[in-house]
Amino acid sequence: MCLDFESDVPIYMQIRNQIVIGIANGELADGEKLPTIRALANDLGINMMTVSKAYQLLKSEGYIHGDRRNGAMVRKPKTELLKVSELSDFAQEHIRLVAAQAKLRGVPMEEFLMLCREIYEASDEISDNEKGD
Amino acid sequence: MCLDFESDVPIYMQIRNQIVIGIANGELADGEKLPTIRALANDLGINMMTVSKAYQLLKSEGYIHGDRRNGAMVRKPKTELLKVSELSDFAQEHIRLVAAQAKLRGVPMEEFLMLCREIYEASDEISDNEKGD
Amino acid sequence: MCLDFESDVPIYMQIRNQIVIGIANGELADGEKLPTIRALANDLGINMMTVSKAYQLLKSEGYIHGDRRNGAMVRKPKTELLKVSELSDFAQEHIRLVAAQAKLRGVPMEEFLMLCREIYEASDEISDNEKGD
Amino acid sequence: MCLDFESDVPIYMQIRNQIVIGIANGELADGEKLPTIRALANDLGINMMTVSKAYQLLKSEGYIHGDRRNGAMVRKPKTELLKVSELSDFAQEHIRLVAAQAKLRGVPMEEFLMLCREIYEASDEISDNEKGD
DNA sequence: GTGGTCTAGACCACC
DNA sequence: GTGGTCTAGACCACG
Repeated sequence: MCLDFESDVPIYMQIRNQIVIGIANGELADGEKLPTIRALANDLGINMMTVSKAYQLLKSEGYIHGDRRNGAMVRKPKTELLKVSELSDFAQEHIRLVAAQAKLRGVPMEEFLMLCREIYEASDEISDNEKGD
Repeated sequence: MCLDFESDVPIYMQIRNQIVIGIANGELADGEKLPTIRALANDLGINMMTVSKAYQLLKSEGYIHGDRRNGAMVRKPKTELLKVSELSDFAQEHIRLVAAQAKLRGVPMEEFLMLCREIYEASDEISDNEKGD
Repeated sequence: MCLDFESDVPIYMQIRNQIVIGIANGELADGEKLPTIRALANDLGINMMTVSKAYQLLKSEGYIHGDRRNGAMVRKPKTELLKVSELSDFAQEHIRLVAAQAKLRGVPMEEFLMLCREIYEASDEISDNEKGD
Repeated sequence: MCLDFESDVPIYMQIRNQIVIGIANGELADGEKLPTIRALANDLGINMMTVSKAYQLLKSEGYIHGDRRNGAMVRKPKTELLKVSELSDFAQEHIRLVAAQAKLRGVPMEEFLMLCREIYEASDEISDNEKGD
């Protein structure tokens, strides 16, 4: 996990995002135990409150759940095969904005879609390798 | 143009984003005159400075330029057919995050890519003249 | 004379600057008649007031003087061989700022001085050619 | 840091300029922490937003960068030994104008160049360790 | 009338 | 405590 202290994305949000990505690509398995707030804060050289905020957010989103004694654990949501249309407007707006900027900078559609595909597939590399497990 | 005053995205950034998207999908043609700061601020019921901030940001990014006499005008950047690899890391991170969330919510890859395609193509509906229709 | 309507330098100031430069490099000879306000404004496609402001400024600085009937005429100041130290602080600040930026962008001193020399000498090309006149 | 409230140069621009000059001449070392917005605003007797504007401009120009935790810090750009020809037209225009005015006031070229040299060298007084003294 | 600038004061997110 | 954001209102330079 690495942080960008110059980013305009708040640190607690960077932590949250990386954990979400980690869950999606299988680096963080369902039920896996996350480092304690204190450990992670110490590890990253940041305030405990910041980590706490990230964990709290993840909890409220259902990505992790906190066993009082064992600290936080990953809870991989059951995939319910939603349709795209049920993706949050927020996510759609995100893509719309990125796509607009990509287009204005001259990235052709095929290139853009290839990037999207690669990124999505990257999520499978690890879990795919576990298929034969 | 509509704003979400409850969003955690700053208003000036919402304005900026919508204009970028507008340029990308052709709603805002190259050279088109944007509303004056006062007009837009009044129209949206917000402060001039907020609009001014959005315009200044767009100017610094090269999306618009201000003729000293009139207000600001759209400047569609020359598309140089960049490769995706030249897209900012920032944009890639954005997609990575959205893709991760989509996956965790059970959206299969094909659905996800279709969404990306639709969104990118939406940019062309206006500017493209039904070439083979 | 060409103007940059996107510049942050006011138009009347651009006009004033170009005339000063023109006088320095001999394009505008002492006593030469400048175009009328109306003609120049029409020529440049700008408001008469803007040209008027430029002329007024030049007059107050002594670079031109207005004969009521003949319009404005160039008045090349008698060169009094001032020392550099008598250059306005404003001008010195200008150089200081340009030099700082040049340095930070990695322009070595010799390059910088060569530019200054070239620019100063450019002023002489025309008047030098007239030496044998 | 001192401001000229009567100048036609905006205050936020004066702040920006002095910081750029400060970086160039070594008064502000790479990585040095700048005063907080509040502190500087209070110190100068001006509004926070004015300082904020200056800082934001410097950030967008890459002269400083803001660590999310502390305030802003100097980021001395890596000097890549550019050629003068890569200096912005803007900078060249600046010099051209100053040179023209100097010439019209009778400053001979050698004097003018000496001034330029002195100003550029002033940048080194601090950062250079009296190499041959 | 236009944008640019500044102020004073306020609120909030972040750390 | 820090910076980021927004407001309301004002003044000025510009065209």
